[in-house]
Amino acid sequence: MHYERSVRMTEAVEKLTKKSEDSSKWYLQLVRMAKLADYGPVRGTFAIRPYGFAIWERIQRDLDDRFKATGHVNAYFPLFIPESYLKKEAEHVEGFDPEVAWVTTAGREELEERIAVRPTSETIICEFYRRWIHSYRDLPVLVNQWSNFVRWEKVTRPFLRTTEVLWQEGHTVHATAEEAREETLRMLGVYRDCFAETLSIPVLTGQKSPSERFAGAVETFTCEALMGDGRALQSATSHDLGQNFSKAFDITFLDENQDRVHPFQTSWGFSTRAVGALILVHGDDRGLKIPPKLAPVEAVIVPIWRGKNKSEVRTEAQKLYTELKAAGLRAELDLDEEHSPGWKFNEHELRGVPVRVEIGPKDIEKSQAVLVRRDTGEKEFVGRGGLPERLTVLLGEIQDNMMRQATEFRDANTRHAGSYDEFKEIIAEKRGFVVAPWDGTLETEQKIKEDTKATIRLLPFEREDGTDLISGKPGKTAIFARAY
RNA sequence: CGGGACGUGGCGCAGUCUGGUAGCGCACUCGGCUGGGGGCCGAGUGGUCGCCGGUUCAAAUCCGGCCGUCCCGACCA
Repeated sequence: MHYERSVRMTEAVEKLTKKSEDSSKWYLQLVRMAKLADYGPVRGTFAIRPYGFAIWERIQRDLDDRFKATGHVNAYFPLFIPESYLKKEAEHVEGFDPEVAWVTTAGREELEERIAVRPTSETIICEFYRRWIHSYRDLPVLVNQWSNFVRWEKVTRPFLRTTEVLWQEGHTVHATAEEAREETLRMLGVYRDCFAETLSIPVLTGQKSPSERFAGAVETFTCEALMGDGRALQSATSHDLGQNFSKAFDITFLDENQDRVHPFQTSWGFSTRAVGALILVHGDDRGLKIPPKLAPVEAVIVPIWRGKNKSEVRTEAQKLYTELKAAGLRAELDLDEEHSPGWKFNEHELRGVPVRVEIGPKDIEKSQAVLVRRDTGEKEFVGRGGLPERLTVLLGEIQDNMMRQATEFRDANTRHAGSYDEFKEIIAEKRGFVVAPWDGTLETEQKIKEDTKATIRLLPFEREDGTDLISGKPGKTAIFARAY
């Protein structure tokens, strides 16, 4: 397997801006320098380059396995949706109307009805579900699709907010409200586990406030992650759609009692935005840091040779590479002769490779190799015999350590506000998550947003009683933050 | 969509104020020496200066319009 070099070919060896100095500039530079993505000619469009796509592929596989394990199957639905379909659910149209891309012409003919490029697939899928569902015996329908969608965004950033997005959208149908709610929460848990176990990102889960709810949903649940700059990122959502769509699209089935009733639906999505989260949560001044389970390359071997013993070192490095591959590790051997070892060290750190394996004349003499971990920079010398085993253990340690560090960061940046002044001070000076009681009204939610730019990220499942900091009325716990 | 900044080889920039025939660093190509934290020397390739129009003997430079990018707001996965 071979990915493009991060800096060779066309990119300049610029010094990466410090994350703490200008995190936005840092992010944009890193995306391009590490060859994750490149800008397209239409605003908000991006090519995801091989290395970036390899990360997405690993996320895809991980999620897909989890979906299959919870009984779901994959299918594919049309990209094009007639305008009339989109309009059937009132809230849904209103929510998406400002950002839908329309096809009005085909070849040289003007179309009779505008066709939407899907901004999400609820409506088109309902068309099929109406045809496919007749009896309670047809339920539940547990279908997922891997697809793209288009939303015409005003402000775009690679991975975080793009015009075209790759994602996965699950669309399920159930006989009862309870079952649909159960499914909604089950998939929220699947997302949470994927973030924690694979991306090493600790997310908070909970319910959205009504104003942040998905257009057309009864209830929206979310995974919120905290980025390195203290801002929150909505990283995946799961919606309980109730009967809103089944009524609008007239999906019905005969239940056990011979009654014709509308089923209950859910939808849930996880997009390439997660790659943005990965960069922002783990990245540092030296570049990316990819958790081993996600890393396209778990370990890169950098041979260190001098003119006289080049062939000997090369042979040893190749042998080592074969051993690592045989042990099932995703290893890469960097035999490039153009660059110095130091150059390669920097480059592989930029790309976030979890472990670097150095092998040079001194190591060959001592029958050892040097392991350097990306997350801590720690170096260790390991005898050649036990190398694959030690590496496997080390990768597990790195995976866990990255999760631990991210969790510590999140916890250290989650603060309780005792007064509105304190609330404002935290958001202005420290950012992060702020825990405070909310009286449940749109007024206080909006007031906070106007004053501080912070929004309710979620309402946790366990909420304590308290007093709203603004209105003084009784309230319950909400989590606030400035969001991406 | 409002406020601000910026568009010059692949990337980062200088030149614009004061018009005069485009330059630097890195990347890229070739050769040689190097190689344990972004090596060195030499020789090269590459740009109708975002687009359209205007002023002028002459425009990267002045004027007008448009497009795009980034930052700050409003809207969102």
